[in-house]
Amino acid sequence: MPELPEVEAVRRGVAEHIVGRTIATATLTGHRVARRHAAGPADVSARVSGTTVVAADRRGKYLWLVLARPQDVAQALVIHLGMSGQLLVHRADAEPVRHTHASFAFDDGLSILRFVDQRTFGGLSLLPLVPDPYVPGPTPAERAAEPESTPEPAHRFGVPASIAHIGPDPMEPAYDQGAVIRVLKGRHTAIKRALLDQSVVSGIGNIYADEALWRAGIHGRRDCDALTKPALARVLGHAREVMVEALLVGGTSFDALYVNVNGASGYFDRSLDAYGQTGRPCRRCGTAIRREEFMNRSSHFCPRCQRRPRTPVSRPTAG
DNA sequence: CGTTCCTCCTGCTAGC
DNA sequence: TGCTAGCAGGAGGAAC
Repeated sequence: MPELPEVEAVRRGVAEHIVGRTIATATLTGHRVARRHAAGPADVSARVSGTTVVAADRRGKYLWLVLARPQDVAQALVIHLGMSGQLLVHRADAEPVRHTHASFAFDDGLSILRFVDQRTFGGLSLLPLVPDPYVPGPTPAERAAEPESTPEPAHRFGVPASIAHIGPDPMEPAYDQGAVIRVLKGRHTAIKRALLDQSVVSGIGNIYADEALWRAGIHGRRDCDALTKPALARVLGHAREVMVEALLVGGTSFDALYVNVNGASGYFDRSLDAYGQTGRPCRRCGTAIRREEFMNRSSHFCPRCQRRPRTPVSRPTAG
């Protein structure tokens, strides 16, 4: 469910309400919520207790809390919301909530942080932080030349070891659009598939892929290596732009499944031009927006503004 | 190696 | 009213 703008809205809420507080206890329910954590849920509970949350960071759709313990190396509590995950800040004495898989209580006894996830595609893991592969540190020579230079890196504490394969997202300093275009030019696959592949550029999901392609006037089945560099730049520029606009209004919420830590919805669903607009007139040309199956999911596009390629890399399924 | 497909879940809605 | 099929914001791992 949540894509970059929604995860960023959640991250900001966590930063506001949780950073600076010390975790007293963590309760994880069931094994599935920590299935990506090799040592299991009990290990997560044991090792986060007594740590202080010093930062809430994010790359693409991956969110993590930087946890510090005095005299110890910082760890990252990585949280992926999957399709239906929520992080909610509740009063310590609040009513139980269905589908709560993890709950964090703080030593001030005030509020609690809950991980609620209806479809259970999301999860938690605890990992060491490693240097960000996309933000190379200064070489020894550079350090010697500028001993007083202390630029603020994108991720002060590094990134969790588990997300080394996730590319930078379009909102972070480490993002290099030219590098992404060069990668895309070498891929023989549909442009929409590449946008959804988090290893190239992260943060884009089904909603914002459809919106970016609609804005660029490019059909999602067009082949990456057949698109010109300016066309690819247009798609990527629109992807960034549409996600920035969505973040400004709190993200896209169709229902109560996506909410901020306060339970507040975003309003970008009112501004969608393609996603979920099947049958509605295209805002540019009036042609009815069409829906088709793609990668076992849905794609929404204007058949006039976004011409289907003559020989798509992956053909539409019959029907 | 790169690319594509399938599966993991629960719940809501449309249609019979 | 009740049942069922279809669909939903994601991604990792298996299979080509």
